[in-house]
Amino acid sequence: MGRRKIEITEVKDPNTKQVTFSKRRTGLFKKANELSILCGAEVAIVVFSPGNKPYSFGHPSVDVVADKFLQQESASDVVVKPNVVEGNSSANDDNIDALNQQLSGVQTLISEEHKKAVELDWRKKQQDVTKLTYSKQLQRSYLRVQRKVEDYLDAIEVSEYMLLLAKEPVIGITAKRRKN
Amino acid sequence: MGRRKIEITEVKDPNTKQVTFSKRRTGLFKKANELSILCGAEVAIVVFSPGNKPYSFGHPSVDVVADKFLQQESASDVVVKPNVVEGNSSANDDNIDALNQQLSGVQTLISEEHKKAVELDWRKKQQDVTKLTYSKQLQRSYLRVQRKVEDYLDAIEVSEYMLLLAKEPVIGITAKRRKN
DNA sequence: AACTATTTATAAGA
DNA sequence: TTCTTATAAATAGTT
Repeated sequence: MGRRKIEITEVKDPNTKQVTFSKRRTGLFKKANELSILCGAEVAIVVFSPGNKPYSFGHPSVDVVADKFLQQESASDVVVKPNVVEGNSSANDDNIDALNQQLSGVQTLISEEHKKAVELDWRKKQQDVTKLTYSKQLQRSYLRVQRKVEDYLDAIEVSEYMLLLAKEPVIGITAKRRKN
Repeated sequence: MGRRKIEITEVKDPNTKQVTFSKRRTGLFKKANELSILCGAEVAIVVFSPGNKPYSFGHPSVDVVADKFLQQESASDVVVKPNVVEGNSSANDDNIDALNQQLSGVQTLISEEHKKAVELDWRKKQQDVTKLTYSKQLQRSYLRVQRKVEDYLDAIEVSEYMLLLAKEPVIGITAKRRKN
């Protein structure tokens, strides 16, 4: 769409690349804005320039749309839903066991991810990972944790959960709760 | 860019709206793809259609770009960075105290958010919040926790952290570690 | 899903 | 960076 047709392949000249980025980013955001208005659609865009500067567009906001999307992503993960039966105390105990088992899984994941993060931090100090790689991996690590925690919360029913709460603190449960 | 010029205002007819969405979403993603190739830029787009169906484009992936963006957002929050001094054991203790204090803050936040989540879950049961509101709030709650944990990790230096690790488990530290 | 008259985006140049 | 403009590309209305 210019004086001549161009091939869609990386622009070599850094100056031209920057100009192209600037123009096309503007165009992209304009299109996104039109889409959101014309169709009442929710849109979020995040772009990092060649110089790694972040730009974003969001309607109604990047956070709202991103959260909604990530939420749906995590919802597709497999979660064991305890089958709650009310007013039956032995079934109740089973539910609590199931919840604790799941919480235990969450804690295991947290520990594992934490170890990875520490190792990564160490490697960062040894200069063999870039700052960027480090950030990405750390971030991804905690995203996994967050999702697991969400899945856990989604899986519980509040009445059973209240019971659980009454017996032990939410954070720092020692391990899986044992019967008797 | 069509047979006639249109005003950028919500399309009334649902049929036309759906067609417009479909065409323009395709165009938007094509532009995003070109931008990422031409400029080597990282791009993430999430769109929800009028019928609330999610569509996404990502280079290298939605998650990577979104994570990087959220990471930078959270980095703008205030974090107390312990001032690490190497080879000084009493200064070291102070650092460990600072870290524990910060971890304690993280745990407090987790507890608070967890309480909110439980309360929300309860209200969901009482039918006075929609499933959507519930999901969003829960998600946002854990996003806050995630960021706080990231900030905490960003703030530590691995050598001091290793020391801390040796003394207490990463997860389930009882509270702030006391001097003496 | 295709077509095509038009509008819009943009590559190159100033 | 900003503007200009020739040209390529997207798309609104139509079939």
